[in-house]
Amino acid sequence: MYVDDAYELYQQLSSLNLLQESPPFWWPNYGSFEVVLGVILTQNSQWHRVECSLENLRSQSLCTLESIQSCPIEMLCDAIRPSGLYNTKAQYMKALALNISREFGSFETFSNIVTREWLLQQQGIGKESADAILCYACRRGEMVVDRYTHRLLVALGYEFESYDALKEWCEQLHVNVDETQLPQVYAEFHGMIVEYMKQHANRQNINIIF
DNA sequence: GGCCAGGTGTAAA
DNA sequence: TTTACACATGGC
Repeated sequence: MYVDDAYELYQQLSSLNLLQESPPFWWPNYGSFEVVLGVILTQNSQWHRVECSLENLRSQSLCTLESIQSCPIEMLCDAIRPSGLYNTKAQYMKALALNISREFGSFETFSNIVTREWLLQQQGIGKESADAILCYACRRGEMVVDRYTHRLLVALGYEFESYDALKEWCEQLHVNVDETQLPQVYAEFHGMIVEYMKQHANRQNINIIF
């Protein structure tokens, strides 16, 4: 089996009802500052560990732009320990919160006007994290691609020479979608890919399901 | 015990 | 410009 383009893949995945159990737009608390923290926490980590860290942060009211900045670094490290790489991630989270405050004043303003370029200048924010923040925290029509996406497309017979090339392939589906729907479509497209790959992670020939 | 997870930064070649 | 390694935890 192969797919001709991103829209066909999107339709195939949609027919599998992969997001039945997921929150709207797939990412928990879509459109909030908490997503920014979750994006950093999920780097080279597993989501159920990220959920542990987020639960710690929530229980200590540390999911706001303000509280992260004033929170002692040791306390932050402690809260996010379950998801690993906690020293670097705690620094990244604090620095990013500080910069968002200084540059934009509020999360709302940040999410309305921040650019990919600005995010990429921040310590600890690479292309995938920048896109994830734009897509799931800022409600933008921006596709996120990750290891799962790459692995799936390779299994379907495609090759890409860079992150951006893979992202562009996925974003080709925009020609089939109303522009106002793109934030939701990209958010769910990436979500469906992750859910699909989680289900079939140990399957050698993942294309046999189609 | 080694490998990996919803990556990124840095230093060496 | 590419490659290798560190960052850290916990489940398999």
